[in-house]
Amino acid sequence: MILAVGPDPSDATKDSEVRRPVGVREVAKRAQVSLGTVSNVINTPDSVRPKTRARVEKAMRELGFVGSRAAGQLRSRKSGLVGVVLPDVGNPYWADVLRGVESVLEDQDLTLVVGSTRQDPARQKRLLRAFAQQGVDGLVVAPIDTLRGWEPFAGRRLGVVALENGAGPDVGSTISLDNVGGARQAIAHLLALGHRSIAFINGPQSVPWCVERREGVLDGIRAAGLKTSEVLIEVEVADLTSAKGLTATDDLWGIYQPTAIMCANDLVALGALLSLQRHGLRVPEDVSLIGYDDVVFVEALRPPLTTVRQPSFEVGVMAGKMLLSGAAHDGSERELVTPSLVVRESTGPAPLRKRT
Amino acid sequence: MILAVGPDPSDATKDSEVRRPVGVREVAKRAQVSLGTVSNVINTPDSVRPKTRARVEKAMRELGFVGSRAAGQLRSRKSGLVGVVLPDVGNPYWADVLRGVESVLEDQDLTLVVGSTRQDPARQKRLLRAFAQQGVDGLVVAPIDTLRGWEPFAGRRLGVVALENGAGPDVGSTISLDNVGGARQAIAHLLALGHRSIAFINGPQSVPWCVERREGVLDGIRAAGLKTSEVLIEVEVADLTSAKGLTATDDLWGIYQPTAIMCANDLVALGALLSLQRHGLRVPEDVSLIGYDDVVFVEALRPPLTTVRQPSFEVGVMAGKMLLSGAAHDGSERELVTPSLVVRESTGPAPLRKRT
DNA sequence: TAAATCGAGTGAACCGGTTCATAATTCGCT
DNA sequence: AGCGAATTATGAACCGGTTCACTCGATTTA
Repeated sequence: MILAVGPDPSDATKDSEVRRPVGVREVAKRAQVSLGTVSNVINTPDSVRPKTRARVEKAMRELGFVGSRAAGQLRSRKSGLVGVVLPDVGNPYWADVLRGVESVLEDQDLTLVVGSTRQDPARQKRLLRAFAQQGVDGLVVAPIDTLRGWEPFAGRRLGVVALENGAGPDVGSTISLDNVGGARQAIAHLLALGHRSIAFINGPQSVPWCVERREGVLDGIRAAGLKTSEVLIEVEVADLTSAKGLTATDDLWGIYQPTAIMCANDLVALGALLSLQRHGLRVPEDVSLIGYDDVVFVEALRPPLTTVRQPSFEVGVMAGKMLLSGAAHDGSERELVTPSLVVRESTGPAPLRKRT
Repeated sequence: MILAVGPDPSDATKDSEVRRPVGVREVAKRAQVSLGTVSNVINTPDSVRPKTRARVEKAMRELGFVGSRAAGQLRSRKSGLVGVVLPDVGNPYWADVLRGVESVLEDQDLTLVVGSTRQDPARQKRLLRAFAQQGVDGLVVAPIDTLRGWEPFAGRRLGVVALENGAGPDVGSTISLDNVGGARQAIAHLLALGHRSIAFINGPQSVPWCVERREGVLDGIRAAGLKTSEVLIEVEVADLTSAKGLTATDDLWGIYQPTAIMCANDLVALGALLSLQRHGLRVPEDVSLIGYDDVVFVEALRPPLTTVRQPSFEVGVMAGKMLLSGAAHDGSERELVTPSLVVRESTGPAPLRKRT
């Protein structure tokens, strides 16, 4: 605790007496009913006679009753909370997924509690523990690390839905995206355009879907009868953000000058684009660029970005529905989503350039 | 504790019984200490002899103790939660503000609970009530409506910080952004370029800072000795998103063809840009476009967007610090942030075109 | 008319981690 | 060894909304 160094703390006026919030008992007294009735008004209004209910509601209003979820939750063992653990809500892709989940759950008087892991396993762990302690009724998690510590959620009312696969042991239900396939499409596109010197800016290999996207890239290169070591330059960034994409591309360009850059997501690609522009390079004439996710703004970039489209909102909706249906709780339902390549103007024929 | 996946968990008792999570009492029994000691290990580890503490921690680990924040919070009257109410976390601007708040609070073992209002007063109200019931210790709110219902938070441990001004009655501390000034700079820029037919796509007039930005626009026009009614075309969108910006611009263009469009934020401007491109219009040769916020991607748009820069991350940091310093609790501290115009390539001289 | 049924309301017990007055140890020092 | 002070440990009471077995009066059924 940080104490202020105020001139004279000796005021001694006990006005700091924060009057405690009013509770059900006070409301009950004022409305001339028992505390149980107040509880009924809150939870099962239909079981209370309208006249009585009105009296209680009036009392609640007059007293400014708010109620403590903690107290209720303690006894009822329901929190009305659903935890959502995502890599980064600042990424429009995940923000969209979140909107999808929200759209399904908001009528069910469930409140979303959201946390970003920022590709940091320690943060994922902390978030999961925090959510467990909050007593969330259900969990939607996009693991950026093999999912440990999810057990406390298995017994919860709604269970667990894992987005992206490769999470680890059977984790409730999962919605998998075919990352291998998506990445393969992207790399195949570049190869078909004649690119033979391609940089791949990827996230940490501790993240399951980064591993998968890499796999897809390697697969695609081999499938074209080429040697990965001769074609691919791999770069790893800790954080899949535009800032990191920018610096990574700056650094990369000092060493290699590939004819194409593929990024693990659109934010990184945005950073790469900014970097290339600052170097005075034209896209796609000098360098082709390809992203992943198809977030909203890439269509308006200069040039519009070729990318791999994944349905974001829809994935969120699926996750929400899985929770509600109980599929996440007992049986483990699996769902597979297939991404598709969206070719725009940021990719073009490979320029002639000697391999460095 | 990691459970082995052995073929036969010999206990085999009525396992369908969702066994309740272990509590302090069970840990205490196992560690041969009193329940008070377990609580001390959790909250004030230094007050427990290392040997005892180790025993308790071992027991917690073996039993998979998680703990219930609800129970603790009930007695201690501390939730360790800070509520953050923003218009839209999907907007990179607000995501950045959030990151700022987070960066200050995450070491203080405070957990952020975030909600988006989407310019909907009803949602704001719901969120505030929910946060009050969760017993958040502090609140950061960017009101999209005169702030009612914040009183329950005033007495909380950390208090209230309001972002953007015009909230209403004295609400803890506030961080105001000079929206009038920012908008005035933007419109002055357009007028200086010769534009005399300008559309302004703004958010709902129930949102305080939309009102202010409008005021700045009107001011700026009048300051140039022009009649607002002759220069300005006002458009209102319910939601400050790219989707709404796109449709609003589509609709607008069917009726008027202004030489410049100013948007209440960059997301709307992005939507407008997409719409203009689809109409085959060149920016800025046919239409100038100006946004607000300077979110990360606008620099990479085609063309790079002229906009009004507001420090986002920094505002979040300020808000976080205000909460911690206690300024948000008692004295109401005021802070004013001044935005600045960033001229890029989306604005240019007004083309010759007859006023429609 | 008496008995069974039902809707409404009651309030003591309860959820489980924290508090705090009290008790038990340990430690420093003579 | 003896004694007071400091450190550590104890556990009953508590936070406040929910639960549920129970009461009460009214309506329906026999």
